[in-house]
Amino acid sequence: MNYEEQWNRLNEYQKAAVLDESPACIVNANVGSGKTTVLIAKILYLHMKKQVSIRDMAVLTFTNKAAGEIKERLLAIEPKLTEEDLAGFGTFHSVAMNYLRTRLDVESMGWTKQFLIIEPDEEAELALRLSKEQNWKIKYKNRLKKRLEQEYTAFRQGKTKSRYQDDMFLLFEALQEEKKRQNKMSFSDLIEVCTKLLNREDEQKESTCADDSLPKNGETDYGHRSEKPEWIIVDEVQDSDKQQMEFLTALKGEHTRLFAVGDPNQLIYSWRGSVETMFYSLKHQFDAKELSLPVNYRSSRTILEAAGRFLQYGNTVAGSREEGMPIKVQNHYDAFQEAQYLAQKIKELHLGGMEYGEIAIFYRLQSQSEILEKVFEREGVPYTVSLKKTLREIPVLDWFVKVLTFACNQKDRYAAEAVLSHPFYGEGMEKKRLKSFLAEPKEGEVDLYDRMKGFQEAFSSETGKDGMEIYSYFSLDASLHPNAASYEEDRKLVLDLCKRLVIYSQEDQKSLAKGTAQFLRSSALYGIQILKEEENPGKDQVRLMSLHASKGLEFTVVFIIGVNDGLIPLTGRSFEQEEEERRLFFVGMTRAREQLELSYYTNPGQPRVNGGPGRYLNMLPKHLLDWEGSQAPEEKMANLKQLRKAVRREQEKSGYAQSKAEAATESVAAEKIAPAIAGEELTVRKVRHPKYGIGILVDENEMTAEVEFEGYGRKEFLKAFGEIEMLQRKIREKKCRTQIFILWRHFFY
DNA sequence: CATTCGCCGCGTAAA
DNA sequence: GCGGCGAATG
Repeated sequence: MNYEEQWNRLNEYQKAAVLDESPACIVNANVGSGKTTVLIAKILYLHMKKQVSIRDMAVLTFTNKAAGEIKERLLAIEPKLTEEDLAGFGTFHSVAMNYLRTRLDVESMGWTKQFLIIEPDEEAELALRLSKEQNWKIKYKNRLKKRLEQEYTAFRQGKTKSRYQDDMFLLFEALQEEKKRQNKMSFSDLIEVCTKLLNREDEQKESTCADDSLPKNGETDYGHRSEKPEWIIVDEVQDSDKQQMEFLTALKGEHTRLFAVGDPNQLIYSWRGSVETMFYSLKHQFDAKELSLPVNYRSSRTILEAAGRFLQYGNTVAGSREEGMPIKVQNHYDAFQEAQYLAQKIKELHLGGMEYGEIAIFYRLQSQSEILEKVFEREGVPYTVSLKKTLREIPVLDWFVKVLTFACNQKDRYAAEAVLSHPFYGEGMEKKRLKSFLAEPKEGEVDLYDRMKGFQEAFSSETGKDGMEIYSYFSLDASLHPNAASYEEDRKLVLDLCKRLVIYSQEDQKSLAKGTAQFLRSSALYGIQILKEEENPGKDQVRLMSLHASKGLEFTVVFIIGVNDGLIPLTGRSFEQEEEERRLFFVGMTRAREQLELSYYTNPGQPRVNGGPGRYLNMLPKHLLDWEGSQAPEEKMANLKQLRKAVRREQEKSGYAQSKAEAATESVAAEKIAPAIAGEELTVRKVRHPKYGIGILVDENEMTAEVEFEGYGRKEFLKAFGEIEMLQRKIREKKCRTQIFILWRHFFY
């Protein structure tokens, strides 16, 4: 498709965004409104119609996948573009890296242009080593990686003490020095150093201009000089954190135009640092013009209307499609029963002509995928799980790497201890015996220990075949427990790593002993991406993923499983977290084009998860749902209780004529269902909502209020939102008569 | 060195 | 609402 064709397909909002040339512009892009299309059209427009060089653009994304997509679509139209032309296109990190490697004075900060990247696992390991060398007190070493990430921001901002009262901040300084010595930069170093150097350049330029009164475009050579881009274009801006925001500010020159696209309703990563108010602070900092892309092209009107219940109050998404099918709400006894149901249902869909790749299942926790995987495997439903694990996170490999570490470096007693004392893969020795053994290791006592000691010698000349020889050398079957459930998978993982060792050694023409030692020292170890299942994007497979991972994707049929309180939403500790859960559910629902099915368990079988339909299901408009029995039994009970109260009161006070039969049935029901309410005083609280009008408060707790509105049914609100106004006046019996009839009608409808 | 008490966080994940 | 870690006790 050429540029003109693409242009003609845009709607008026999209065209406005493409044409906008304000100094700063922020586009509020609704879900499914063609955000990426606009971004690409904008780049093409600037390039082809405005003669802006591709090299003068910085196009920033959060993931490599998004960056790749943009580059790919650009190359399809402009195949002549080289990698150098596209140096400004990429993730924040890769663009910062390119600036550091080509245009900035990194030497002044202690690195050289050939710096390498240090990955979080390797950095944590390095930190651990340093803290041992210096005898520093570091708490919670088992979550050191997380601590490094979390507390690094505080360190950069000049804080000097950790909240855990240990030597973390001494360690940070030593770590920075050590990274410079090794000429390595961490992910956050890339952005931090780049930001600092860009800012420093601006200062130098200013002072030079002032001293020599140079004309604005005076050509002066500072040795290192980076021209600011003409345009900065940012994707998914709602996900930026403070550091990325500072980078943006530093990268933006006086005449740089900024174009940022994002959706505040899809903010689901505030827990990893993105600033919740980013969208708005950006608008104010750069005095940005605000545009919007309101029209959703993806989902059916039913899906859109239901999902709309989870938008921040006041936001709306305009649909462009037909009504579509109702949203199915399905109850299952537990996750196992559900997995079997899904396997069956998906097979039926496939028989009906649906590709497996058009179907996705979303869940809140990674652990929920396991049961689906097992059942789908058995039932022959092809699937992929989108889950990348690092080596460290796979227990057997973490343990095996320690085996190799000690095998290559016998001074590392820490590694030997970890290997032998591992609760599952270790030797199962008593603590005392292990200690005395490690103090004076004797040959012939612990076989694995002897094997590790002999590794270097045994493989000093061998180049290796397929990795099996390493596996048998260590007699790993003894450690991996062939009868254990994890055995098959563990064995496969270990053999795979052994094979990589062989390949690595062969490539470097080294013996296995030397190759392994070098492999452990190199960052190759951390570079390995271990996929739980081989990802075959081309293959026709059902996609299983977390709600988070679903962002940015779309499918014809979507199942969101486990809409139970405590799972969706996950019980958070704050209102902000609850809001984020709502947005997460919104993101998940809006991935579906045609069909959406939501499920809940009667018996979730997990602590802190309630059985029965979650409150998010009750927030959905009933007329959009295909819910067996239309209401959950619990809800019927609650309704009935309220009704009993109201009706009884009415009858007593006003002498409302009622048939004896009716009265009899009702009193029986009342005795059975809610004997305690008989003598209760009736008070009805009214509530006002800007959209639904006046309603009756049905139920409330500290956080939420449930309200019944005529014509809309029941809605649940977070009190913290302030969307609903509690009318203080308590209404006595006579006045509430109308409302009682409304309640009555709704219940029997 | 063994026990006990109190605190932290659990889960989601990109570079 | 529990499990793991670390500091404090004898």
